[in-house]
Amino acid sequence: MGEMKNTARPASRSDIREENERLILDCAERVFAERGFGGATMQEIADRAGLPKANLHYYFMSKETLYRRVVERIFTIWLQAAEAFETSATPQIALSTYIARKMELSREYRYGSKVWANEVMQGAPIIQDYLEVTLRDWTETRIEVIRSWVAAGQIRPVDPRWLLYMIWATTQHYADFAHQI
Amino acid sequence: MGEMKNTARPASRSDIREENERLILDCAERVFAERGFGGATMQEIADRAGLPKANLHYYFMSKETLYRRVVERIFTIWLQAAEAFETSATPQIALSTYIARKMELSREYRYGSKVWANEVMQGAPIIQDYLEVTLRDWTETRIEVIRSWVAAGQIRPVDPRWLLYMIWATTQHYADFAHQI
DNA sequence: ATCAGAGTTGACCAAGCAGTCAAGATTGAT
DNA sequence: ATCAATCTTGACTGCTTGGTCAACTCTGAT
Repeated sequence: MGEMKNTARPASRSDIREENERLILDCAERVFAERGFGGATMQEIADRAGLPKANLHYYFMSKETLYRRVVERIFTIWLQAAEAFETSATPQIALSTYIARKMELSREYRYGSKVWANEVMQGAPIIQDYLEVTLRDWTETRIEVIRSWVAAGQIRPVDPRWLLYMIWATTQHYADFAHQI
Repeated sequence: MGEMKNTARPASRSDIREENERLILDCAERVFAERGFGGATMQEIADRAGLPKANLHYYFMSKETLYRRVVERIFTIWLQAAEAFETSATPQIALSTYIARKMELSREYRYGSKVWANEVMQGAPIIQDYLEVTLRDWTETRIEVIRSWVAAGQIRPVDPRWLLYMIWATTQHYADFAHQI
């Protein structure tokens, strides 16, 4: 009933997959955030999406696959915030826009942020491999930029790694501990 | 074999309970930290303690009971770090000793710290009630102290709540993200 | 020596879990 | 109209889980 000018309609056949995957990912993100990987159940995710459980397994092979997709999604959004490092003229601008953007994202993708923080806190037991490649490359690039700033005398000499973690930790908290703060 | 001058021996009958409870709590703390509440299993805790699972249930009624005891234990240790607020002469000393002590504890009780952070991050689903009484009282007292400092012109005027959370968040991170940092 | 109460434990159970499957519904292309 | 591919779903399975229980051992007091 009422399928006319509504925003989200069935859409052309090929879109149905994309649409359902997004719905499932959204719900999964919330459930994983609230219950952790071990505590989350496929049934609860299915219920929240209003789909039968078997349907989840049609789109995602396993619980772990679904979890990985959730983490990878939030992670790529994360990375986009780091573009400031390349596009900014000065370190001051780069850092402040990066921090601002990241905090914005932490609020916007509150649940994803939780899932991510959780995973990292427990030593990234599930996405270890993914991290070791992608994150290391990313970090190395960033470190090079910071190092060049130091060399050019644009900022005080600090351990680039330390600076990055410091920024990351601070911004992260605004999202993670929202409940308390 | 070899039960003589070893450090930890069976001990007098009444100590056996205390000793086993501590052993179980220690192991539970690690497992809960590594797997989360949902992901942890009584079996793994039992294995790590070298006891049959049924024995855990002799000392702790349920998984939830055990979890609560773990959280409450780390929490009371946490609170002790805050004594600095009462015993210190000036705000500067109070804050710096508090921070120092808390970071020390974060390192010492690394696993408990993780469990605690996890619980809080997920909105304290299990220990809500406990928090609402104990933590609120604690926070209120601390806020009063900070407020009196502001009134006496000893520190710049800040929202006491904000200052507390800021300190808490910062120290917390050193423990939580040890894996990355 | 004996005995009550604390501590120990293997075997067991019902519930809930991730994952499977085969039968059916829907749809776009012909 | 028909047909193949995509999508949907209730019913199922094998396994793991938290929790129970009754039989057992151990120990300190009498």
